[in-house]
Amino acid sequence: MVRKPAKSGMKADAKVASTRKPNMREAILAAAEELFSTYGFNAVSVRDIAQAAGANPGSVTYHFKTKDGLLLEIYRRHCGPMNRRRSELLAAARRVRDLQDRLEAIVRAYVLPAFTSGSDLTGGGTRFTRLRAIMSAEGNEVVRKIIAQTFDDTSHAFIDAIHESLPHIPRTDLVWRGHFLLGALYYTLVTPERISRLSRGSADGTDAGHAIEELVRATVAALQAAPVDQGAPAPRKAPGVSLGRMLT
Amino acid sequence: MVRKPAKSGMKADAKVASTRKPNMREAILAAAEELFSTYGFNAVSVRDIAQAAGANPGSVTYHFKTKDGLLLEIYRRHCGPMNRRRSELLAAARRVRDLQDRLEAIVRAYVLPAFTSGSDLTGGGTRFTRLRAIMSAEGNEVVRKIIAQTFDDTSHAFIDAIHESLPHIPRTDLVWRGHFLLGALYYTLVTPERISRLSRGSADGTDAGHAIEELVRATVAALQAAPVDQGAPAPRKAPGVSLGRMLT
DNA sequence: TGAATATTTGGACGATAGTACAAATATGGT
DNA sequence: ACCATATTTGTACTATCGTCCAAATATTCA
Repeated sequence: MVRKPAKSGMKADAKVASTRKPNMREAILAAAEELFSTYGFNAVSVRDIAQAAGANPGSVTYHFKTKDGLLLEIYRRHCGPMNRRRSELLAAARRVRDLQDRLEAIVRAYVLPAFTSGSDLTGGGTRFTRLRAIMSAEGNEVVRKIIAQTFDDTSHAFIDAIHESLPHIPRTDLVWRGHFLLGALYYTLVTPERISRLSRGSADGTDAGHAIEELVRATVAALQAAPVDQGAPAPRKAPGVSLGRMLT
Repeated sequence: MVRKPAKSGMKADAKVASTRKPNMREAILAAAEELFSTYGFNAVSVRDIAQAAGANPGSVTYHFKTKDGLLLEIYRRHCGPMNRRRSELLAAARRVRDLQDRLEAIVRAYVLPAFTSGSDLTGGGTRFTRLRAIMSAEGNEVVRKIIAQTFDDTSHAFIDAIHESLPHIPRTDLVWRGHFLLGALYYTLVTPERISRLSRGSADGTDAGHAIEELVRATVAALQAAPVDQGAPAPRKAPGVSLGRMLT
């Protein structure tokens, strides 16, 4: 990480300029979370984190042993609350009578905790989700295990709930579409400025509330679409340009 | 990058083991493309690339001057053919009479070139698209300019074409949904094994043909969904769990 | 062929990476 | 106040990074 021209004359820390350092461990965690979720794991050095937290590089080693350990602790910190909140919202959504409303509630229960945090509300949710997005792209090995252990259960629970609302759609299609939802969610958090650019200013990609509504609306419609029956050939007349499966 | 136990005894290259080195520049480009699209830009060193190409690290500097220059050249190599192909398919799609079929053809014209390459067909398309996905997550500065210059025109052309097929949907919603498509596309290429895992083996995330069909089906449905009118409050009765905009 | 050019090689440079460790300092219980 | 413990500091180590460069080698064309 190179950024920051760094005005000379400052005392070399700055940070939030509130109380000095009531808990350095927390400051390091917060700084690491912010930097990792912005520039990725590989692009940020331990020294970058220490400086942003107003700490000494050695302190990072003391509290978290390794850089991987620091990342691991960030995940531990967030996974619990986020999945607990998701379970609560999912349970509430399951109790909705109307089938259409229930489906929407389920999707909302999946999306919402990704934008809001259990503990601190100041963008903590989007920050951690953005981190997860970047980590999945970088293919970090430390994270891959946590993902499979912590998130797959939740994903299965949601897919099952959706399948209950849409019994006529094969589970396979629902897996694909749920996957698309997560991809869309991640991409929106990683490059929100693209929304603003392409809409020529008439939309704000960083508006979490709007993003949620768009995500929910699009996903519910996608989930309800007719399934893609894999075995059978094109059932209707040639759909416009005919370039069906010409690869792999 | 650390990977590879590296069997001792080999001559330190291996590579594809076809003809020796007819064009080292191409070999370096191919190796860089493969490594970048797998591990990301930051995690791969120039030495990694040189070794994978059976070249000397100095050769990389000679041909591409800097590591950024190498990345730039990869983009230059692919952007032209891919966008040309997209334009062709889009033009063909626009000529489809039936409105429903036309919409599907347009979406297909957007998705298909991301999976197939103009020049070499051996996964070249998915490899470059996966690279773009990772680069957008890593927030690489060199790439950001190319994106805005090269891809925004194409994106606008597709959004406009979609808007013609769906005049009653505000452009803003179509921007969001097109954005979701790209995110879903990227995420599918970056973590295809998640599809296989969650579907418990009944689906293969690396099956490009299937992925395209699922993407097209889901996206067409999402595009056709009723717009999210931002100003107005919830039009229907409380949609299940009532947690509308409680953030930002 | 021979000279001009293009490419490859191997080694080196300074910068920065993650981590370790002993000394210095802050903290809390008695 | 004192001591045991927890934390912070400064520094140092080794490894690897991107890039550079002169010498060696391959290629091309008059």
